[in-house]
Amino acid sequence: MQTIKDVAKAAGVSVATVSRVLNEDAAVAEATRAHVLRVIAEVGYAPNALGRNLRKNSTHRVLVLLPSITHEFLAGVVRGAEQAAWRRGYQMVVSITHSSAELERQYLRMLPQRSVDGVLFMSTQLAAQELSDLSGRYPAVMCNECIAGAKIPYVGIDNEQAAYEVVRFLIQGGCRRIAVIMHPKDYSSDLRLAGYRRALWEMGLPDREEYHAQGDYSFASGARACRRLFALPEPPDAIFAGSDLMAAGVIRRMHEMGLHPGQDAAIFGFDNIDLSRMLTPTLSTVSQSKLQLGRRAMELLLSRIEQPGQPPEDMRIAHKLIFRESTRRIEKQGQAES
Amino acid sequence: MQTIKDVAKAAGVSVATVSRVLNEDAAVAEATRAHVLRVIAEVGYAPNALGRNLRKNSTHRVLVLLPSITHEFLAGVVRGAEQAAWRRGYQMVVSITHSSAELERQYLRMLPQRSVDGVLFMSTQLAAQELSDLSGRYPAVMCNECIAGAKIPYVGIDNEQAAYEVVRFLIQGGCRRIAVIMHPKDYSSDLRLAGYRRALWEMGLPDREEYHAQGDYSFASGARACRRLFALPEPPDAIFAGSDLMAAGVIRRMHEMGLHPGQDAAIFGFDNIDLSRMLTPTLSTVSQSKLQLGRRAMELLLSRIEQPGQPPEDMRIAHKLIFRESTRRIEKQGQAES
DNA sequence: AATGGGGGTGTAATCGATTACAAAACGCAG
DNA sequence: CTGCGTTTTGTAATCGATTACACCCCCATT
Repeated sequence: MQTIKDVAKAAGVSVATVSRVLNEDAAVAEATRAHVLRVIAEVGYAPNALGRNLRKNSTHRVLVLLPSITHEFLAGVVRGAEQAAWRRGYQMVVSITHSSAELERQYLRMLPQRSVDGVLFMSTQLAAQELSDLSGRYPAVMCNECIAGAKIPYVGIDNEQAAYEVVRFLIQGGCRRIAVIMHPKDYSSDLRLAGYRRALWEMGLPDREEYHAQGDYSFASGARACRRLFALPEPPDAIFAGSDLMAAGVIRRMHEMGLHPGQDAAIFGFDNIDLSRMLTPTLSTVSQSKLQLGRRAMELLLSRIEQPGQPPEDMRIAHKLIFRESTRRIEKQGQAES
Repeated sequence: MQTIKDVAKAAGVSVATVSRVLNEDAAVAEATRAHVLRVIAEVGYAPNALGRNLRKNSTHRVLVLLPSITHEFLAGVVRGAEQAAWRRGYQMVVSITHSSAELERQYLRMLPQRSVDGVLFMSTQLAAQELSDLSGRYPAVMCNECIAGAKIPYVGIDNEQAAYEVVRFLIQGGCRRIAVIMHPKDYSSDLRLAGYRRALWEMGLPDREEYHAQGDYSFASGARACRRLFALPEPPDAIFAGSDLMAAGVIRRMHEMGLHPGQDAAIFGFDNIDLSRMLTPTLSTVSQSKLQLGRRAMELLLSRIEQPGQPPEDMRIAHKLIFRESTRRIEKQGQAES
């Protein structure tokens, strides 16, 4: 394997000159520069990143923590983050925590070890205090999911407002018994629930406890919630699920129960994953631009890496409601009225 | 930030001793060892990975190349690989190539740069020759997809045999007009097509060209192929798609055309992604253990990293047919006859 | 008592780059 | 031709670890 010394020898210059050519920074005579570049190409030299990183005490590498990789929404976010990282010359190390705080802590050791320059969380099981500490010591950004009380820069959508818009649309479309399926211990879900309440209150509808179902964002939990809701004396005429995956569970279960999703109840999801266009009926949902979310979060992280000590700063990205077959029946009324 | 020198000073020993404690290798007196460990814990020291890697000329890090992260099957494989890597103390750098040879080459520069110790391909756009060269110079393993003529260790299932089993099942279940949707330029697809032919031939059925549809593994391409197949004078009574995603496209399109997937034609997919249980009807498919696939591939790669110069060696993992509603109608017959 | 051997520890070279500082080369004015 | 200021280049220290080699100490053997 070639080193900078070999190149220097072959070119008849010192290692300093070669290094300067590589870093395009110091004043190197144009003739020397061209010559060195030619020699580099000739011998097929590639600078050893290990030596460089040690000297510069930076890796140009960031850690991305995912709860699970089998998660289409997050996959899109990761892709956006990856684009932004690549553009700025950074590598990403993606690691999967399986929602285990212990695994998370293991991966986070990379920070003091200097294996990565910073960390981007897509989710976390750490407590607010622990996160705040971490964010004080190292560059860190929270993406998508926010944690109440943690002092760490956050990038995501306005969950309360998005949920409010969904529920208002359903009410304006004539729905009166609107159920929600939300995660019981998730701050984003809390915010969405608040939006749901605001819409009900504003339109003068009661907030009925029996229409609050719980789920963990999974397909199976959506199906379970669906069964419970349709066992009620007054089953809902609309179901707003906190994730497309749960909405998919609802649709599947309704099929199994001989009901017609979209007809017997309007269904609204959240996330706009590809799946939402594959189901029958196709699913109305809330779209947040995954790419943009990831990109913004990564950009925020990189700027904190390169200029440490900036005050934490949050960032909101836009969302959009997408109407498909699962609310087709009410759409006309809804649009007529609005 | 603490360095090994600080620890040495604080403990009143030399850096060599501290290093020996960290590496658990040399003979260090038990008393010294305990003392050094105590000091390390006290000052909260974490060894700098940059210095260590430079000295050892290894990073304990491998590159994983994915064509796209929004791909549930590969996501599962990646998870398996990640487990194996973590268990052996390696990090994974996941990068997304978007099926671009140019991007792939950019990422592969990490090998001469010594940013990673080896590479695991989940797919590639590189030519066989280029892959063989690479594999000669650096540790590399090909996973899931195989490339004809490339001299690089490969881990995957027996595609020909799996397809043969699917088609035999369909024929035994009474299907006579069996269509396939395969990728036109993919070696795995070629093998599956060979299996399809073998089954037809063995059961004395003609291999009709009009039943060969093409797709690129995507949902949309499955839907397109479906329309073409049902426009034939003699539409198929079974469709075998090369991926669950394409099968999902078929199901969706059949719904749109007013047909009944599973009734009007049996549908078989490939990959057993979660989606296959979410569709209506649920999808029969070929399951390869994604976790095991990833794990084996990573293990093979790591063993090649740690013992270079071993001859390339392929590895096959098991597959399994999974029967669900999309072949329910014919299943009884099929099982009765077999 | 002298010698040999082995366990435990320290000194210093090393990995491959970057970069502060010094020195050389060059140009130009006086 | 000399001297000064610029540009260009080289020498050597440095980043934080690992490890070959040398050394010291202590005990057992002769």
